Amino acid sequence: MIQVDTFDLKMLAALQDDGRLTNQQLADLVGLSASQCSRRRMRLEEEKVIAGYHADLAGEALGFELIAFIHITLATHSPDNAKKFRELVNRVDDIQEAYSLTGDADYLLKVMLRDLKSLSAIVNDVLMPHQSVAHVRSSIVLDRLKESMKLPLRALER
Amino acid sequence: MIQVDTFDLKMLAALQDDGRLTNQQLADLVGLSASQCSRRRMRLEEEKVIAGYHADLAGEALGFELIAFIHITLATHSPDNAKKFRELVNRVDDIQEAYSLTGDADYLLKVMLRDLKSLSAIVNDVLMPHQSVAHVRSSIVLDRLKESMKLPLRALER
DNA sequence: GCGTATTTGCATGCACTTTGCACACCATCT
DNA sequence: AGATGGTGTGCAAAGTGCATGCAAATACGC
Repeated sequence: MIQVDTFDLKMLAALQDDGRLTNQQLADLVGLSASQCSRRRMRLEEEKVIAGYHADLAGEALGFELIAFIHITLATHSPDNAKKFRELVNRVDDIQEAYSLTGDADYLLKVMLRDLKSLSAIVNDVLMPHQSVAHVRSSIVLDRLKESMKLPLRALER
Repeated sequence: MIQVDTFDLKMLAALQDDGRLTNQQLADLVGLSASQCSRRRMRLEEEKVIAGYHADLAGEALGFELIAFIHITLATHSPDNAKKFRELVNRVDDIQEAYSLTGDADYLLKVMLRDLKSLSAIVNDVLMPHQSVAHVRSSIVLDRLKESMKLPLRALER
């Protein structure tokens, strides 16, 4: 685990909020000079504490109005099935996130789609017929209470 | 839904990948001049197609090694309970994402934590005792197969 | 076709970034 | 104490990127 001091934490928190902050703005926020922020930011990028910067697009504005979570149970727990399923997940780019889980479902997928027809297509035409998949249960998101995309860095402060 | 042409889509895709691209880099990627990219980017920001830019922090590097999904069922479906639960979710900043869902669980939470003890604390000390909550089921993430954070913009082309 | 509106590239002044450099601070060893 | 090396800092200057005005080019309506 990498050495990160209070200045770094402040910078990380600020950049989590606004990934395009200039070094000068950062400097004003954390109380260092711009050059120092530049250097520290480079260090954090190089050490991969900052994995990258991404524009956050408004899905609704672009017509992606439907988010759904899909719980998947595999047919059998053979390595072969797991591998095939992984390939499926990576091939379908409507699948935004995929996790393997403890508990009664094997995998949890998050998909972002334009309409119910697309969800139906994914579930009935792509997932259900796939040989590795035994069981599919999908839930549609009714409301997004919270979607912070931010780590609770406050937990790291001392 | 907002008017977005091919240039915009290319820019959005590029900025999804790297939110700190300069206008000049953007220009080279999409085939416009830098000034034009600047103007278009400003437009996309103003029209909230670009909701923001965020640094993507490496959770593991900072000690957040545990991701879990928590399914919640509310005690009763009163508006009062829903409101109380919302407040709870917003207060606890270990809860990164929260959705209300169709299907057999009412809510799905995503938490990012430092260890199992923290998960236990959230589940047993915060969620379970809360008056609005009837049932809690948590699943730990074993593997992250995919975590793209990117919209499949290709669906919008042509 | 002709006029209007929009989009484009270029040029420019301004702001931001990055680098070298000198200095301050701290720990360690003699 | 004093010397030594490492790290972190601000400042200044040179390089780089950004935003805006402007004129040319393109698209659009009638």
